[in-house]
Amino acid sequence: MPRLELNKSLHVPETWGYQQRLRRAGHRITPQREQILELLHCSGKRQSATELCAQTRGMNPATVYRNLAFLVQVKLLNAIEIEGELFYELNNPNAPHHHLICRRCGREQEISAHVAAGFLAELQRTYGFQAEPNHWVIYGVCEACGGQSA
Amino acid sequence: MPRLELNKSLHVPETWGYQQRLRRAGHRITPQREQILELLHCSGKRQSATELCAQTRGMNPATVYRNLAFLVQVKLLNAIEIEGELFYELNNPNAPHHHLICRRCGREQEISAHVAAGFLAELQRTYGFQAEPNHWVIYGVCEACGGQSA
DNA sequence: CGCAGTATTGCAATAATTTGCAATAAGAGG
DNA sequence: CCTCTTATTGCAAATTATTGCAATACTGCG
Repeated sequence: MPRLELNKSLHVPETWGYQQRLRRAGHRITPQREQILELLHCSGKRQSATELCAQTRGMNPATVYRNLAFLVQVKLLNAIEIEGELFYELNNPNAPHHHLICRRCGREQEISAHVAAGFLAELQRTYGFQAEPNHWVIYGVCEACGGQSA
Repeated sequence: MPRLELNKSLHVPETWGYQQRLRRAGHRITPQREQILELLHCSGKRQSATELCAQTRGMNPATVYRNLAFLVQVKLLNAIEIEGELFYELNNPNAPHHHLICRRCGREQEISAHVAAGFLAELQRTYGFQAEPNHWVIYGVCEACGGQSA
């Protein structure tokens, strides 16, 4: 089995600085970790562990699972729960975003940075709590589906 | 194996109205479902699927998993993600609560209804979105651990 | 209270996830 | 560049989670 090579035409923008983030914390950069980040970056969507396992090339499932847990811990990924299932997505600290998901039509609406910031500031003011700018998912009913009356 | 019996000295307060909620939606009340609710109610804490499986008496794991998914869907339970793992807790619509969890000391701080309501109102105002009053978990750094400087 | 209809359960087979351990390779230092 | 150290990987076994299907038992109704 051909051994995986580091930095072989990956498509994870290094502007993101994931390499620095790993190295500074004393962790290693491996082709396996890069492949996971690449898959999530290129697909541009949340994926479950199982989905990721199916897409990796020449990589053991155990490694996928271990790295997902690892990458969540070091905050390169977010783990988010949707309808009782876990999904993973890149965590870009420079562009945190939060979603409203409608239970009826399933549409996702992004919460503007301004609105989120107001709440974050309130948490800071009231509790002295500095919330991480990661990804929230809030369920409810959107305007079109009757958000007022629900 | 002794067959499970319905309503045999359960400790889930019926003030909660879970029976009505199930029946009105056309779902059945079974000893298995009640046992899961009871375990969560009596322990008073979030539990993972695995933990719940280990505690059930005379009940097949498949049933536990299927019912957890079911109870989340009908909103009698909340599924929440903590450190990449899924946990279940009772969803009491009359007492929604939201938590701040500190990454450093692990302490959990409840967000007051007032603060949460402000944000919910903002979502309603800005997006016409009626958020469900279920359970959020927000990570960050608490005041004692240096929330200001982090 | 008993019966019919159908959701729900248990069981067994399958798939997904985790774990221990030996082998490998990233990164530091010569 | 080579060597050393140790984090990380792959493999295989063990555990946990899911699925199909026949059997069971909630509920509504007579």
